[in-house]
Amino acid sequence: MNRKDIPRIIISRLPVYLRTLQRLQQEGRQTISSQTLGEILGTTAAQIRKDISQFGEFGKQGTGYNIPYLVEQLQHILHLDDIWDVAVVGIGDLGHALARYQGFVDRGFRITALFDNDPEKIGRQIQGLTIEDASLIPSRIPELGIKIAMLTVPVSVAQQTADVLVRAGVRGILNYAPIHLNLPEGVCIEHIDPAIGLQRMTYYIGQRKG
Amino acid sequence: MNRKDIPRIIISRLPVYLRTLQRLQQEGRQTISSQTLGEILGTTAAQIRKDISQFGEFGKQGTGYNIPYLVEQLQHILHLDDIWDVAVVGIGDLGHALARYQGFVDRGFRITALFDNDPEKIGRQIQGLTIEDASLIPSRIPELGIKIAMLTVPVSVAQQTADVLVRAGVRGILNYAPIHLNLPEGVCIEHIDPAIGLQRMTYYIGQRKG
DNA sequence: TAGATTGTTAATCGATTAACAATC
DNA sequence: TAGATTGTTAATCGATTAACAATC
Repeated sequence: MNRKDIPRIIISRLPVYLRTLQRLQQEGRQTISSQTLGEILGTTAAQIRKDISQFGEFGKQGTGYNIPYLVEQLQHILHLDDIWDVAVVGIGDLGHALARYQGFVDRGFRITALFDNDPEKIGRQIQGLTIEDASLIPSRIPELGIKIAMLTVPVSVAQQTADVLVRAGVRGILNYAPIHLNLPEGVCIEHIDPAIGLQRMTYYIGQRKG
Repeated sequence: MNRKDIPRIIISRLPVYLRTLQRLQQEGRQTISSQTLGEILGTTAAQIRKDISQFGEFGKQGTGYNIPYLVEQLQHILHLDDIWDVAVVGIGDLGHALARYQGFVDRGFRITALFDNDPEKIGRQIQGLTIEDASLIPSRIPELGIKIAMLTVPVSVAQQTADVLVRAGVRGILNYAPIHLNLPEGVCIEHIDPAIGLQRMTYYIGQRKG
């Protein structure tokens, strides 16, 4: 099971499956077929089976997939067995909202460090966590063993801040700054930009009238 | 130029091109080749040329693309000639942060309505905009001619709120609730979920040691 | 002109889908 | 057993890439 062999697009769908399966599990459901899961997710049964089968035989003919078991397997595949520590860098409105968000723990993440360079903000607390000076990133990130950061700084300093984070040992960055970051190979990057999402829709919605 | 003919994946890349071109334009740059743009974006020159050529001949052999002209063309293709009015539904921390965010106007959007169902929040102001009762969505959305909404409500009410929005005339929803929404054909939907982004990276980062 | 770069074609590569034997 | 559903194969479909004539 060489991880290199599995297409990136399949990996990108696994968290979506996991999210839905966890919800179904919380609702007390025990099993689900690829057919039904496909209907819930707006995708095809064949694709779900193909995706899951890359990692083993987790289903059972006639009954489908056992939900708690598949959740466990997906969590293991995605390395979510343990909770990951995450830093938030840039405590503006958005960084603040992320720091206060309660929904990460159930998904495998815990925010354990906050950084900003504004003296007004440094030392303040959010959810019991103290905002630290961004200049301490090079020492604090390795100290805390943090491998993942959410980047919510202005565009003007996003690339350089990302570089600092990578040098400090960060291996994955969830980038909220509306700019493409160029990072060394081996560093994972995901971009979140609401305006991009909106612009992907306006093409189809059309101008005023559609 | 039947819009149906253009692959969705190409459309999804145009806003990313536009974002970078607008930044280069602000920096005063006049022209760019597909080669250079590809390097900035971490993609290939061939793909950029192929994508752009779906809509016309916007480049010039020997010199590349005129940036202001290409920006204008992309804006037109994506129906960003005029500013779109957008509603934010659910004014928690995240909705609040979106309402205060200054970066939308330059990208073609303006937040013109805020909704929540919490009596504590209704009537309060953010950036000069009053939070309105969510029960008024069916009348206010058509009144204001709003076609796009950002949905930042809890998972438990996300689907039903989306249904209400669609019935009120919304044609595109940027969904921040961590659940897949099932909507009628013709309604655009984009999902933003930071935990999904993080989980797409942990597969590659590996457990503790990589 | 010489060099650079586009738009496009054809070839390659990769992803999705349909179908079905296996089997719970 | 009969019905349901998986995992997988082969066929189809679609996207990316390489290459180059056209041309600025």
